[in-house]
Amino acid sequence: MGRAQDTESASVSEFGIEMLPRRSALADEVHEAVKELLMDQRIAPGSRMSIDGLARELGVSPTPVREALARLESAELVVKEPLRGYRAAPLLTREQLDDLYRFRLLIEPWAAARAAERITSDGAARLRAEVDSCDMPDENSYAAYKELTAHDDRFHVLIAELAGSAQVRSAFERTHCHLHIFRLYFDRVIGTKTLEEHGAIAESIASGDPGAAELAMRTHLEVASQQRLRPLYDS
Amino acid sequence: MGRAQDTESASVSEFGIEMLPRRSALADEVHEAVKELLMDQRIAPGSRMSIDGLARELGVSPTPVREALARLESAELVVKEPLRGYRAAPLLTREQLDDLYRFRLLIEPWAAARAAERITSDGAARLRAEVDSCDMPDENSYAAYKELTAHDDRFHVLIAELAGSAQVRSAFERTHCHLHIFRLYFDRVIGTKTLEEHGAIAESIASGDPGAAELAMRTHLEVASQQRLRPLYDS
DNA sequence: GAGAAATGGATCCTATAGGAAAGTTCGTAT
DNA sequence: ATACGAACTTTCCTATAGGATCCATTTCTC
Repeated sequence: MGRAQDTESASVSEFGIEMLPRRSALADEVHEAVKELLMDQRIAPGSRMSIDGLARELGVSPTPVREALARLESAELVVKEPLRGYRAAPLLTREQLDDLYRFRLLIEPWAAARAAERITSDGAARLRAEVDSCDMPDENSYAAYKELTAHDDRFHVLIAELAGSAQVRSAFERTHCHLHIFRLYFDRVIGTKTLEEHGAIAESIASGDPGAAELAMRTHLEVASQQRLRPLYDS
Repeated sequence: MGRAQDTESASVSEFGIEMLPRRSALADEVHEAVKELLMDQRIAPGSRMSIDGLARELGVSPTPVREALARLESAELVVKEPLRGYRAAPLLTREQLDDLYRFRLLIEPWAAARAAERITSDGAARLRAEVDSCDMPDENSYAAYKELTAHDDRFHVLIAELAGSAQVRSAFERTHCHLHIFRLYFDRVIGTKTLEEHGAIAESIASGDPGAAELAMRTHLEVASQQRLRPLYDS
């Protein structure tokens, strides 16, 4: 039971490089690949997704595809019609988008305030690093927009993590809000203003001011939902 | 590409009744069966769950078991160790239980207030029906306790539903709080006091008083976490 | 010509078989 | 007696085959 013998075991972690050769990558890789396909709308919202077809296209057997689809169905990214196959989840309606931001307004300002209360020097450093990691690219390419979305996602997840509540973090992650928003608005939405607001939120948290952090986050979400996202819905 | 023709889904919701007779029961049945096994601790927390073993025990092939396990892993009820199999999720630590109730205190009082704002005669009737459906059984059997847990779950889900936010409802359901609490405390926890509090919450919502509903829900959760659940942790 | 029934194709669902990796056990050398 | 090494067993992971169901097209009848 107790393996206390010191047998060097230097060959395992000789290099810090992750040497995981291929640990059950397939099902997880399929999961990520399909999620990417959904995000890029290479699979149109509402369209059918054939298990066999996906398996052929990805070059794997249907079994891992089935497993990945089951997980995506659990995350409400695909819908299962029991004897008729899977379909990509439709785009969010305007009511659902409002509901999503109402939920974010419920948990994220709270998370920002708690993060400010619990802030450490390490946490502040991580926050500033994330803010600085994303310099506004002048090119308005698809890839740049996608990278900005990924940064926005990491930023909000990091705040939920710094709030010290795994439940809040999980609840936020399970909304998959960035995926839904990205699917809704193919064109550029996140821009300089968003990055400036991120900086303000980060500084409020880093300075340990819960009230300012909560307000900054609330303002950020309200601006995003009412000024940036909703107008695009009607166009 | 352009799927402009969508003449379907017109006769789907003609009747609100779900007309799904028995569609693809197996994978879903396995999912429910394993969840039940987890809840009753017939599978001990942290113990290994063999795909093949479960398949033999349930009399099905490993494929639907694999699918069910993938969904349960997505719900964080089991953990997957990539080339070593699945394990039942361990019991909640005291910190995790505190975190769970902190999250419930964040969303459920809000949901109670919104439910009170939006209450209709139909909603009030459903609320009262749920409260009245569960008369306190004098017998302290395992089955009776389980029924009380199920009632408590339905009651809180109903309030989240009446709040009109699918996000909040999903977030609540995905905590699987009743399953975790049931696994933690095999002995009786829910009793007469809980049912009385449910009645007070229901009346506050039914009478359309958001402030009273929010306070009643907050009190209910605080009493449950600090007076009923936490003391049992140390014993 | 229009509607309904039957047939063909495609898809999903379940079961079984084979290959690979990890854990375990036993034997042997020090 | 202990530690190391090799073979075995168990388990998971992937692939393929067969049975059942649903959708679409065609054909027959009124």
